[in-house]
Amino acid sequence: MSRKTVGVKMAKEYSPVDEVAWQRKWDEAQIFECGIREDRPKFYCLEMYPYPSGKMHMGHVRNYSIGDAVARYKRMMGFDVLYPIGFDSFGMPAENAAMDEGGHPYDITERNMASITQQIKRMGFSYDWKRQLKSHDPRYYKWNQYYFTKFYEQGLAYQEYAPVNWCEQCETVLANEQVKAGRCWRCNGPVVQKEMEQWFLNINKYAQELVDGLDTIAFPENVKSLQRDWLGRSEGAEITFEVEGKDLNIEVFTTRPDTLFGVTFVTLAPEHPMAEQLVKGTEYESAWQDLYDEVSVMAEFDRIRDMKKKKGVPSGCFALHPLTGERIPIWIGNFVIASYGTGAVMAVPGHDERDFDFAKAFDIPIRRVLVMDEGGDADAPLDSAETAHGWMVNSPLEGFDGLYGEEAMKAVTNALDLKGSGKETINWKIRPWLISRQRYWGTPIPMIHCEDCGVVAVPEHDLPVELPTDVAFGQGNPLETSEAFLNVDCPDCGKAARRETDTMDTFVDSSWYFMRFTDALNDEKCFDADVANHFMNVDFYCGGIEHAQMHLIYARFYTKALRDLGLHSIDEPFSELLCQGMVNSPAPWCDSCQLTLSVAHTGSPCPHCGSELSERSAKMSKSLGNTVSPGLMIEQYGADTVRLFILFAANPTAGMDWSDLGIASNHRVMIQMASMPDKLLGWGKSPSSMDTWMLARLKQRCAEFQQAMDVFDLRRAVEISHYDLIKDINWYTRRGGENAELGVQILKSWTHLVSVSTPHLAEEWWQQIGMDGLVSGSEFVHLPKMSDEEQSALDNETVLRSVLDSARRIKDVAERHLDGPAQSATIVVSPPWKRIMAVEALDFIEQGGSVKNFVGHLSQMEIAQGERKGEIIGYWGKKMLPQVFKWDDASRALLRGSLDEVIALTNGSAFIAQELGLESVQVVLGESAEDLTERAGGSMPLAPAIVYA
RNA sequence: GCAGGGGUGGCUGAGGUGGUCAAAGGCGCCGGGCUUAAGAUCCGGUCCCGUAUGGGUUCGUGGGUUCGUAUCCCACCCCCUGCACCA
Repeated sequence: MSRKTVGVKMAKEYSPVDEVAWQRKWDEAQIFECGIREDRPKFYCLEMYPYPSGKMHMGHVRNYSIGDAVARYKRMMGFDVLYPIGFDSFGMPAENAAMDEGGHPYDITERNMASITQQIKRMGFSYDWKRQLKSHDPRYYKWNQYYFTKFYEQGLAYQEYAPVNWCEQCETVLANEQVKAGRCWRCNGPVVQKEMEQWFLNINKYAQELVDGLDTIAFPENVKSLQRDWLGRSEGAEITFEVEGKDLNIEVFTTRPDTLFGVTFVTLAPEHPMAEQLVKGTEYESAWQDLYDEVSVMAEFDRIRDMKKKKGVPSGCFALHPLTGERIPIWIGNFVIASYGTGAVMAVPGHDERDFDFAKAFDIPIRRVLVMDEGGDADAPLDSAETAHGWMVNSPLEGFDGLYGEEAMKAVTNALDLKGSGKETINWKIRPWLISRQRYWGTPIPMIHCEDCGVVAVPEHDLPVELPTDVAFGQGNPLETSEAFLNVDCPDCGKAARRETDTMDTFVDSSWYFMRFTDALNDEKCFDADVANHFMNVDFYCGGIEHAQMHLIYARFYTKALRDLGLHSIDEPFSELLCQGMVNSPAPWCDSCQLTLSVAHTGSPCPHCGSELSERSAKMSKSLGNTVSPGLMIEQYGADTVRLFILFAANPTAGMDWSDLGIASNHRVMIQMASMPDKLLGWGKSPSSMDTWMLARLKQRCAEFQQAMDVFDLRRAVEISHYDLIKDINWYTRRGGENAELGVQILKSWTHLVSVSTPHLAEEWWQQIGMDGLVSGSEFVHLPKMSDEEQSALDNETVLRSVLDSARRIKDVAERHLDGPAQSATIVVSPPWKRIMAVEALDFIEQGGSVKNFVGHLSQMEIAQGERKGEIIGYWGKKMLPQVFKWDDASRALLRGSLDEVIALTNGSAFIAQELGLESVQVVLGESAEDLTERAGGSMPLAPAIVYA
């Protein structure tokens, strides 16, 4: 047997160029087009569809490499896989580009889509391109309008005059969720408050369902917690305070009705409508006006920061305590937010920190109505607010003192209920979704304003309301510059009327596109209910964590709202969500300024403090200049290499660092992989005992691969397909395996595993091994179950390898003892009584016995009788006990099985001798007649003693 | 402050239902083999000590539980993400 590869051909050059050819073949064969196939289970794999900026970036590549691997895997496992892509093509960048460089958003968008499409296609992702959709297509946004008119009929969509978030740079309003730290989520410009009439969708109607649904879907914990945060459900009571001497009621919301008797004042938000009413014409009016002016111009974010300083003015009026009738001063305070709850709070300074601070600042009484220990001192002074649950004390009414927590709250709420001045209620932080945008490049809101009829929805047969082209970009809403668009007859009375010029938030587009994909070519309907029901839910949804916030909640809301329109019967759109991590790359970092700098500063001192810069990994971004162009990488290494690197460099959910060394080394792996078919097919025709082992190993690897893919552990899967199997094959040939027939068999299975991450290479293989068609379109053929013979081949080899490893480890030390190179070795297999003891101990413990009690059991055993009893029992405590727990499941099975260590090792002794450079290796059973070493004491089952000589 | 997620060997990164963990894999580094040579592949090594398969010290810090803990409990420190005077 020659150790050298017999391969006649040179290792095949690994050429990325061939990739395009394979992509063309996939297209021609139409293997990625999906239709309902009743004969197999469906799998809907989806990535968040991209906004068509002109270029594909590494984030896209990572996102789609993950999704494509899943789609390909499911396809090869026999699923009917729906894996579509489209473009989120409405939105501000195109409109801004139109303003900057002239031209029309439509042309800019189409141009960008064409270029990014080409780049995406070059990666060879297995999309069903036929279903491609784009949100700026009237055939798509028609349905946005249709839903809107239906929502309007139901009252889910409505118009309201309200203070809204206005982004000066974008010249449009924003939903609350779209304001991040007082700034616009998109442009990062400042956001101010403005009173305007705007369109809203009442997402609150679904708030409870949105919370409950989180328990039924596999979203990452942080995303769930984020969504819960936002929805902000809090249970409590709404309580009515009458205003003394006026026909007015103040409604407050509280989560702590149990502190009601501790109320010493009531606070209104400065913008609360009643605030002005109460102070109008009094000495307090100007103070209120000042506070109002100060607070209302501030963006919410600045204002909240400012709230740390408690500011307030008295109103001069009093409210009446709903249970005791006590007179309670009404204050107006900066710390109350008009838009949360009722915009008014009952202030309990003894048990709320903000109220405490406020009371201290304005010298308002502080009253204890809870104690924190049962039976605690009801008169103890309060140095700070005690906000935990406690036992009620000092209640002016009978029947409350001594009640705790929930019970206390219930009691107070019940009392309020009886008097008709309060009830249990649930309050939500989430507010209706403001969907109006004063921009052009979005779906026109299909409404008409008629002087006589008011607001009228555009009738269904007039949809879509298409975007006009005769508009001027520059300032304000471009739609207002189109006379043809503006002027319309009222659908009800026929008189001249005016069209609504607001367009919809682009998050509307992305809130249902996944449903459209299921039936993307339907011209009659948004989608057929049966078809949507068949393919939904999305089984695997992959995208960036940045959308955990808005998109994922709006999409869930829309799914429920459309369900209630009778369009389908799905409750949740996404069964499983995977948020891929960021793609990072090194950038200069200043340790003293704690600042990441642009790569322009590489090699120079910190521009701020002059100190030397180190390097740190940071999210790839234009501003840091640390981006890596996917196009260049594909050109240099090929799409497969890029995919392999991206999948192997980190777990999908973890952040990954781009590394030039890393991709180069993955490229070497690809080169090596490319030579595998030649190598395996070039083997001789010499079946050997190693064939059984190799086949068993292949089965094992395939099983491991499936396990990894089934939990989307793509890193592990790639490791098996591109690293572990190569090692296995190396071992096989090293042990003398060389059977080309087996080689073909290996390749047939292996090619499938390879195709999941590096499909182009897999097609090359498929062709080389002479298979028909495309591996991407063929199903994985499951291998027969592992036979006993195969299992024992694995076992024998495991024992051999572990003995070889430990023999190698001690060789150096041994040779120091021998004062020269070792010539031979004797492998002393542990005497049978040790294995008997081990198995007995394992059984004993697995049946629930305590380790400590095993000695007693042992002393009854046959092996422990006789004159060696003391020695054997001592061996248990000192050696065997710790070892018993170190055996893994496989080793335990080995111990209990029929494996004969002497035979296994004797069969491998020539190999061991060769590997260790010894003249001979002898295997003996410890304490037997053949064993002349007297070193059996150091042996352990599965770990023989090795004696060099 | 609150919520969620983290802190592992030169780097990266698995594991984390207590014993399979001195701790996978990758990268880097070192040695060997191959080669005219380089590169690649292949083999071995890579916490410390060690006159024989062993010992010591390690998985943010400090305690605790246990025959035993990277893995469980408590406290603390640090990092990331989000929310934040939300009544």
